[in-house]
Amino acid sequence: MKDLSKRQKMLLMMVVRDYIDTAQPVGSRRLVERYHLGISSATVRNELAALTEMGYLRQPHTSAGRVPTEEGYRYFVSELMNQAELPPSVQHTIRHQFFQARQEIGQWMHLAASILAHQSQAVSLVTAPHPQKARFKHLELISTQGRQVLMVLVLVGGEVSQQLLTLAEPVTQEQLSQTATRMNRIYEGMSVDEIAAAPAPQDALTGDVLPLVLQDMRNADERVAGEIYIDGISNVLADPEFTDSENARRALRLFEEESLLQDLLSRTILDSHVGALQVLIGGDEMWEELPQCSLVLARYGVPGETTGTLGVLGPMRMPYAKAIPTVRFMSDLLSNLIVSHFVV
Amino acid sequence: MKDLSKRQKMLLMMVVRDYIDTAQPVGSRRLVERYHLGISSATVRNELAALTEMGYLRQPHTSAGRVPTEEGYRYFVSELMNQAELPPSVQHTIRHQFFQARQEIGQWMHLAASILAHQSQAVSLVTAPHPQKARFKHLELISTQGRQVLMVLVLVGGEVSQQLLTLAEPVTQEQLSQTATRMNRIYEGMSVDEIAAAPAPQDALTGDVLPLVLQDMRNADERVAGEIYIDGISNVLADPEFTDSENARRALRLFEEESLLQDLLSRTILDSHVGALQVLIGGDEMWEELPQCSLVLARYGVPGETTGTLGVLGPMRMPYAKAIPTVRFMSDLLSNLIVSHFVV
DNA sequence: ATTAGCGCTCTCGACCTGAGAGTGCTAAAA
DNA sequence: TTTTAGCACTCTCAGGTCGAGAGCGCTAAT
Repeated sequence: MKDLSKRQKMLLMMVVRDYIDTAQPVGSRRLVERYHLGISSATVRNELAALTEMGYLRQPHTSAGRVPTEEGYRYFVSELMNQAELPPSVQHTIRHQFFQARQEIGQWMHLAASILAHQSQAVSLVTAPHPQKARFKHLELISTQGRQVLMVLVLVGGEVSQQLLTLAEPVTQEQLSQTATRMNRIYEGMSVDEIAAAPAPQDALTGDVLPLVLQDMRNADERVAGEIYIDGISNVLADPEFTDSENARRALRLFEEESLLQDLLSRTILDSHVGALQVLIGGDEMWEELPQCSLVLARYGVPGETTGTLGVLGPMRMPYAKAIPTVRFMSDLLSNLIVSHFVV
Repeated sequence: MKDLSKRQKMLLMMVVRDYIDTAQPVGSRRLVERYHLGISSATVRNELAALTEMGYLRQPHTSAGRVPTEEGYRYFVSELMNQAELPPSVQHTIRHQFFQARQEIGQWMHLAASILAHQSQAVSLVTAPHPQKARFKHLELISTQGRQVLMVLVLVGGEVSQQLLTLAEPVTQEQLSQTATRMNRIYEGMSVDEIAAAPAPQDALTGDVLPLVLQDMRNADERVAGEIYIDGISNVLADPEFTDSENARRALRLFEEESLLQDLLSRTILDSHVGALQVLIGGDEMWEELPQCSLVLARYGVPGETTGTLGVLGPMRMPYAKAIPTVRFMSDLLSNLIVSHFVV
């Protein structure tokens, strides 16, 4: 695998870069001219033939230029690519944008998705931080009209869910607040099981509310990730890989169906550690919806407590040299934000 | 305008229907065969020529079949189309789905968007109900860690916004709750201006929180609609109108940029009444992003209090006969839901 | 080890062509 | 007066041919 000569590595790198730029098979003459190599095209051809032999390149047809294979991209990413950090000026700009945003999770997620999409010119996926196990933080009951009550439930980690319920008979805001306060005192910090096991107050109101609280928390536990934010779909639609409308359709279906995305994410990233990057190139067996695509993913958050996933999805021919540092940087940035604002 | 013979109306109707089904220009012979007209194709040709003359049809090129013009679609929708209600069985199914859903606005919106998209085979747009003027309903301050506080603000109408804030020094949950309760008593039901004019408690905590509350409320007032839910994008991507990838790209940009959509909606629907349908056909001057598209919109909600928009967007060749009754029905349904669950 | 040169293969766009679909018009029929 | 049969005409579209060009591998010379 690593028996590539220095020149072969250089040529492979050039082919990958050129193909990422132009989406055109790249030939020997083009390489010599564009990069002012001091050697002739025939020499290049020999080397390209060797690289093809080794499985890093292939030819769409007998006499076209070369295109990287999955293996080619993998070698490029792991051995050849400039793994530098994002330039400090870009880092600064991004930080500034977060600084200016409102202090609200949803805003951060949107911003992260938008920045990722813009930097990588691909589709970005960001899931809101989601705790491993839902734990009760705070409940609020708000009287609306007649027997309608708005219930707002905050979980540890900051997830907020709301629900309307209809009581059997009208109750004053006073009573609602008292009940909520009592429940807050009892249940703060508990998981579903602990709440279910705890001795419940026997009044009617608690009896009405508690099942809904448990249901909300169970829902949270079932979900594998928080809300999903997507951006940059229009970036990728211009790529030649997606001009085939059938392909584009399947991809869009995936983006529209949260459940499909959750599947995708759970199949890939759940076991990985916070901070580690995962770069999935090709590998059609994984997601039949997206053949010939790549995925750069990272987990962020507070390990063991609340974590989320963020990353970039695009054609195999994606600008890894930009995508990877950006994903890495955003993952660190969000982790820091979450750590400092984590809702215990 | 209305000087169409009975036969001409019938032919126009057939042409529109056939074209909506097949997306192919429809010719005289095809009409005669498919609908078993008792007349010859030559006669049909004469009538089609007349309809073309009047501006209801046009020919893509000299010797292709006919295609409806914008005027043709408009005439079809206003004069020829079956304006019946949704079949009772469908109505029942839809109601059942809402009955089963959790009692939560977000769920309703998702469901509405999904049903609209599915029924009309086009893109659905649904905006959450949004009050004309933001009014304070309930504030909750939740201590998290150290000096971090999670603020949850509920507005009249049920919109919930959250924000993290960092206090100058740590405060107990006790104090937070007291402050929140006091502010709730003072401000319940007030608008931004009224709160700003009211005498504010002079403690430090209120001083920290109040500006954020006002900011949230001003944000709400600036927005023209609530959160936007979209579904069915993949439906429309298969249509021949969108195979041109440039067209598709522009449409997707529109869907990705909430601000663009808000513009679109504000330009069209804001002045219309709850319950009234708006059917916009073609009219390129309106939205240059989407040439040759149609829009079926309706407002729903409690007039004067909180309203939202819902509708369907697709190519001019959209199945109006399904889209229009569905939009009408969903608008009524959501209005009823909102009325009975409105958060006063 | 490198390279110039050559013959080979394959794609792609241009061009042509015939089939087919649909029209408008005219003259005859109803 | 309205309808229809027939016909000439126009335009698109799929298929086929063809030559230019790109790129390759191979070989023989450097």
